[in-house]
Amino acid sequence: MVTETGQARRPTSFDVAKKAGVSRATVSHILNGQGSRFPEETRNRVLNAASELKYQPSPAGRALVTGRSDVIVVVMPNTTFGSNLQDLVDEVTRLAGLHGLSVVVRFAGRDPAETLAAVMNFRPVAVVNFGGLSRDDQTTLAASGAATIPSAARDEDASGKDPNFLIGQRMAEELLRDGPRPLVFAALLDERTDPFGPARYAGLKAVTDARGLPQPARIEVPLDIVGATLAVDTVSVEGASIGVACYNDHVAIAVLAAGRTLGLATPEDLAVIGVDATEVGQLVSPRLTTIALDNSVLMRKIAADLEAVTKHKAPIQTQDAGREFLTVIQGETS
Amino acid sequence: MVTETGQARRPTSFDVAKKAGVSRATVSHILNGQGSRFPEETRNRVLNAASELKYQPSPAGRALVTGRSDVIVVVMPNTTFGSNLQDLVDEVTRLAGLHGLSVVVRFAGRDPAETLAAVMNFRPVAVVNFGGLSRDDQTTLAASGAATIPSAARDEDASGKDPNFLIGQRMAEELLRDGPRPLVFAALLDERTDPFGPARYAGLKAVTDARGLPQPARIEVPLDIVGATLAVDTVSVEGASIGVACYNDHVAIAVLAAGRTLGLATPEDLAVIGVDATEVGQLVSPRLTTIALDNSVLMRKIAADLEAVTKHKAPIQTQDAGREFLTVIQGETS
DNA sequence: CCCCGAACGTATCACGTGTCAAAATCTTTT
DNA sequence: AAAAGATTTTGACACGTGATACGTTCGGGG
Repeated sequence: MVTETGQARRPTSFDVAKKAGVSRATVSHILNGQGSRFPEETRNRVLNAASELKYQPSPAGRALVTGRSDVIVVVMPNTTFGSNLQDLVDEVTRLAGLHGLSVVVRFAGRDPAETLAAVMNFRPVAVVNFGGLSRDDQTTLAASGAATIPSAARDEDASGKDPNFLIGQRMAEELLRDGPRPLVFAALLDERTDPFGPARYAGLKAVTDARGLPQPARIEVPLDIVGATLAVDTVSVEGASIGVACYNDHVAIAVLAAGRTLGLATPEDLAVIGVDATEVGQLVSPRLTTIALDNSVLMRKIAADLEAVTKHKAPIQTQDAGREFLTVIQGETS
Repeated sequence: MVTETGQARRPTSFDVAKKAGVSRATVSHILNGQGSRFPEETRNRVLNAASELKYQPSPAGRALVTGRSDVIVVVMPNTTFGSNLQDLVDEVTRLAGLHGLSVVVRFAGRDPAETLAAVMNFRPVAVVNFGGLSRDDQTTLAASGAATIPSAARDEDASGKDPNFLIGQRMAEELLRDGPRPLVFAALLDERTDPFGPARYAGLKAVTDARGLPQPARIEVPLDIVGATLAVDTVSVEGASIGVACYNDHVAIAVLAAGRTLGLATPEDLAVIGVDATEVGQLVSPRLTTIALDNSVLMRKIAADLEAVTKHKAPIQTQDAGREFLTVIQGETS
């Protein structure tokens, strides 16, 4: 029953076995690392046959028998996707490739349950969570056999602090550098759909509390001039100066635009700080003061976790304990 | 051989069959639309059993037997990923969900062959190409049974023109609105890795040719102030005015920043136009003149193609023939 | 009464793989 | 030379599904 029409059938492990003159089981063993038990001569025969046939194991076949697909799902918040996260994804893809894994990117949609279901449907070997999966989701995932990476970096780093809390703290310190002033937290979105906002706000608040200042206000700043102006107008006080800690650089740019419209001088009346150190933020005038996040630390953590997961070992303790993962880029807006 | 430890086994179609008191084959038939042959009573019994057990067919099992996974791969250029594309991906995800398909996002990496291999490895039912897959890649994909979507929108729309060519034309027309001036095309990247650049440049050139102007220069503008200034300095002429058509809004912002550094007045000495109508572009000062792309047209095309693919019918001819898919947003930079 | 077709349901194969237990072969020891 | 051990190889099963082709039942027409 040969199908004359249509695309050529991909070679299977059976084809490799036939060409190498061994059984399919032998091929499978050798191609999956258990090959040390075989004499070099046999191993080479199989390896050569496989590469000559350009044999690629069927993902479906593997997934069916192992109950797990060779896939890593990267879950991203559907908030602005800066080049920051882009680079991170590229790097994860590269790393995963080293372990023979494919990477799938999934944006966390409006419905968290749907996102979780979609992720679980892939039966991934691991899930890289850049935001969008709650802690509950992670335990559900763990129960289904998929490790969440970075193992806890989004919740607490080596020093036991949530990185986003630290970001909030640093933003507050920077905004209060030249003396006390009321602080405002400028979010982009509804709090429920913002994975990082609450922790950052907490960081801000920790600083104002410590210094006996009133607790920061919170506004939602849409990325258009009219909406942003309205939002900023809510918190700007006649003749007084305020410091606005923004969700990211884009929000900061919106706040600055609003300030221009409202005739506020920067940084005197309106000090602004962003997060992400976007390229655009350094190209606008005035140049943005912003927080640069050191992805390399996070990336090393991810790499280590990934290594651990694929090797079925416990996550390695990273050595980045005291390392600063965030830097203030001093612009002209604070 | 019951595994006491570990997660609960997911229900299989066999479990559904048992609960409904029928055979597994019946379940398969009814759950795959071939159920019209069965009396309503049986059908309901199976359907209820399936929903009570929260039965989800195993993707691996399906993929193995059908030779195709219920997946749509969205290939994105690894250039800046604006909210533009983000929305598009969200919409594709929603649409695919309606057909019971999952969406996988893949960024086109440095190595096109590797990207293609990764995409083919998923054996997707269709591939949505937002840039990064060459025409050759598409035919390879087609040979493997995966349709490329939008079927030809990236190459020619209903009027037979490449959209990117049209974008180039419009940019030129806008920049030459107030009289002739030398034009420059500001790319972000190396031309080989830029999926849209060449066609846009061709659009520019078509206009300058038609008007008897010198052909546009081409510069690569990195997104930092020093690099951008160097690049712009290359093409700025003492006392004369130039018009710069940019790859996207971010590049336009970089060109503007360079112009400020070089002491060029905008739009008199340096007119700039971007593409994408980014939110940030409308928040900076001066407000960017830019080209807004109407995703709804592209999206309808994708939706139609998707429908066609899942229904195994030929792509429907969309009715958007004469519709403008791009709009100039008049800012303060041209 | 017999046969037939329609209606309904199911046994069975095929997909490609990983792995266990057992078989086959080779090597060493008694 | 036979037994015991070590090394190398393989047969066979399981994974969960879609679909083809085949059975079974039942009512009715010849």
